[in-house]
Amino acid sequence: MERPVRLEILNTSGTARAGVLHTSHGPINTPAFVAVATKANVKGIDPTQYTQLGIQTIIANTYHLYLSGLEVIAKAGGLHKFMGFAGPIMTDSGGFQVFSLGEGYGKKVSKVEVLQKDSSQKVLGSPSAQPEHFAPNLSAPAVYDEELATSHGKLAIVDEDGVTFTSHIDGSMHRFTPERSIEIQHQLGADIIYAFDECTSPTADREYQKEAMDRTHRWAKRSLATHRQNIDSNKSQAIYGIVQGGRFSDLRIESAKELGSMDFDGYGIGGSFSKEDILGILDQVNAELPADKPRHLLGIGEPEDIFIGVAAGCDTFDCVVPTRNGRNGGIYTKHGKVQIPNVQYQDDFGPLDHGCGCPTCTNHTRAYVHHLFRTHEMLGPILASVHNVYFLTHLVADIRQAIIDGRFDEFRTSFLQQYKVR
RNA sequence: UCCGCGAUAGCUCAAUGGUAGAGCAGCUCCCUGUUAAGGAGUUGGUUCCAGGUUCGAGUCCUGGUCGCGGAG
Repeated sequence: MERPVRLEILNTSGTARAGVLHTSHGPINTPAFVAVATKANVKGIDPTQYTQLGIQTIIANTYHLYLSGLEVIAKAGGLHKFMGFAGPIMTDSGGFQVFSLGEGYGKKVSKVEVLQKDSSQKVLGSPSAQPEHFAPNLSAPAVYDEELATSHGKLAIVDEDGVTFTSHIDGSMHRFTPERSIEIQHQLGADIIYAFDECTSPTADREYQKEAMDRTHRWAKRSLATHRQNIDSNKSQAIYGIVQGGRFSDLRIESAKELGSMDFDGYGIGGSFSKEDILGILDQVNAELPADKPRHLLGIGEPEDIFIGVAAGCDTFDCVVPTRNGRNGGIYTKHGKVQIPNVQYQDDFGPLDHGCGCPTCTNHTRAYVHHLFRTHEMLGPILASVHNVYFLTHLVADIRQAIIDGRFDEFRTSFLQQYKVR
């Protein structure tokens, strides 16, 4: 069948591969770094600059755009037109946000245990008392963290059909099902959309992890069916399934096998709360996925981790790290990360990174960017984000070229050797 | 010239006569499907000066210095 995305592989190096991912809005040279544009923008960067910064494609978020109002985006004619970006766009299904935000603020969360394993509903959090005022229309939650619930009032309740969650913005109640997430993603109109998955706590026990994974597989089938039934969307948008399994290798492999047998256009590998949980068995996971379909490693993006992902056969990567670090003064350089607000850079008139061709490095000095951070000028985070995004997109582009030229291992070794030196 | 008020960390200010603290700034670190221009930790004092009272003074008394008001 004619798919809305097609991966053309140009060369390989072991399991690493370089190619072109063809989408409805043009090609993506892979491996590629996907800039994170959660709320329809890469924080701090004008969409008209994406191309010159090496941003080929971005990933927006269903949860955030749904809560901020879908109507205006639909009225604008979809994300591409709304943002003024004509290149390929992905949308994450919102599964991650429903759970990470539903569980509470921050990432410590993670006290998921099962009180009643035969229950049909789960509330994320640790087992504790169950308040009667909560969710009166639902049966008693199986898992509940009173501290999180009372301090944040934000919960996600899972049942077989979907997730009921409260908005982190105003506390209002909402519900996502696989069908709903896909419908929203149809309205957003991204070139690549994701199946709705359940992202568990990093410390979830094996029993719950297995249960959540099986449910995610059932949701994957429903997501896929919903998408295939929409003739127009199915023609222009590709759908990726998301591999789960938490930190359990065998579950991960089982998940990859199960999803790989479904007719997705590509695959996302999720649940990467901790990179140790996934990077070590990435090659085994990828081995279970169809070789001719694209693989996206969700949320992974430090340079050293991207090398691992590429080596294992992943084609695309997204990560908040260049923009989040950039906003907060962390600068990527060939010799490692640097904290530009630190006093040692106040009269350093060199570029952020020697030899960098980004607009910031071409036109400005460390001293200037340092000054902007010290004076809390918004241009500081902008210039830093511009540099960091350029750094990562070009690092991955260099990796790609190395694979094409047959010198991936050498490139990896020399880069990491230099990157470690500070 | 007189009267009043004030002087404590880089800044703005706390501290019944009993171990001088806070916020901000500074410094260092952290951020991996963004609730993040965010978060954590932490360094800073001859308490304006000189005397006095007291077991003990940032605090009370005396005299200065500087600043801000008011009167003349």
